[in-house]
Amino acid sequence: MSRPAFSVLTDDETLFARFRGLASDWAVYRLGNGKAIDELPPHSLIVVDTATRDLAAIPEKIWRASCQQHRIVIASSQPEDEEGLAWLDLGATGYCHAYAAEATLRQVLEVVASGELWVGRSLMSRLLKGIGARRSTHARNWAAPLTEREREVARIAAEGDSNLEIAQALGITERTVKSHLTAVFEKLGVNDRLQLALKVHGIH
Amino acid sequence: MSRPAFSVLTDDETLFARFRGLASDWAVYRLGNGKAIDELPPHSLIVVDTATRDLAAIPEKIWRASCQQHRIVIASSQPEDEEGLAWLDLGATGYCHAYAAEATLRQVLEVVASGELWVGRSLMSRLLKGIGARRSTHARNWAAPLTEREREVARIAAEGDSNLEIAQALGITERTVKSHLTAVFEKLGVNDRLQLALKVHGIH
DNA sequence: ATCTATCTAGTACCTGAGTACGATACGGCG
DNA sequence: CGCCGTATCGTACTCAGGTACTAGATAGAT
Repeated sequence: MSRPAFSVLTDDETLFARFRGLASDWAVYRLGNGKAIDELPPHSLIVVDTATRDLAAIPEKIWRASCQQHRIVIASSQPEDEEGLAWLDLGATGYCHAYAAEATLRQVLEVVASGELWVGRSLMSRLLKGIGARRSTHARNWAAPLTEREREVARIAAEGDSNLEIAQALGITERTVKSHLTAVFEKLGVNDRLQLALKVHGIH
Repeated sequence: MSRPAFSVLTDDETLFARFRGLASDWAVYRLGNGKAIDELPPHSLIVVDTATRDLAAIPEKIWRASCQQHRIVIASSQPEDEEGLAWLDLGATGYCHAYAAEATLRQVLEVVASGELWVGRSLMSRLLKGIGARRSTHARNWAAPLTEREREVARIAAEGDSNLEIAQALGITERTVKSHLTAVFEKLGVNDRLQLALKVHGIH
């Protein structure tokens, strides 16, 4: 697998050595002391130690921009859900304990490098508690009265595709798509594809 | 690393072979056809294919119990955020695309086996949006290039109302509503009110 | 063997949505 | 003052979306 550039922003020599050790097949750079984030090639993988001095001085705007351009993992020596939320909301791709087990950290890097987000168990269940509860029952029910084919059509329609696009995607006629959608509207008690979309996405 | 027992519940031979292939150093079992979940040793790692027949027949209570006892990864051939939320809320430890790249699936298994939760990017950002909605930039950014009146019209249209309903709600003509919407579509780069709704509600 | 559900599709029709190409009015600004 | 952005509305057109009515094929169930 080709590795992206990997950098660490920290004041802590021990921590830096740690990351360099567990990412031995990466090219690891040390940030700070002149070497700035905006000098890095785009799509870099960056670990940021929250204990770094003057971190708070960096304005939010810079963070958002950097998070767009790179994959930033926040490593905190005292992880806390609220702090993690704030970082992830800012666009960070990961939030973990800076002194987690090496195997875990390596996993974090692998996952993040592959384009996914990494969120620890504690924070994760926190997220689920917040949003999942209210929506879950309703969420699995919208498709309940539908047949398998109707579900497929409904899903695609709810993404904003036209009847013709759905037809081509499923290899059937536009007319057949209309048939299925009419059945879907009837069964779900909606009038058109927009209301269908709102229902599918759990908004109404 | 010691591997937990690993089982797959699916009707699909191809899918089973796939999982067995990518977990060659695990002992992989095939569920269904008599072999039931409750016969497995505790703390097993189980992948459940949502396309499995009669899956909907299994009551919610059984799922919750199984999720407590084991680590259950839901593999959907048509992943959908709402469905994923429902499963995770039920206690599943992972939700992924059944036909994702092998490297990804292997990663999923590694992460889950190590005790963490695995949630895909799309679902993850959805979760974050739910929590950080009030502070989310995206949530208020869609309206940035619009005038005040256009914002109003767009908001109502995104709720599923017709042009006539919008007109009556705002005390203007249907024609005027169309004017505003045309401007909105142009500014936001969408083709119709459905795509507008998806953008407004932060789905696309 | 019959019945039912599902998926498929044809023709015809109506309407809302979106666009094209205008117009009028009002307020701020150089 | 003229210029420009904003809000309002008119007519007319095209077209995708949705409906009505129909019907063949297949598979499963009783």
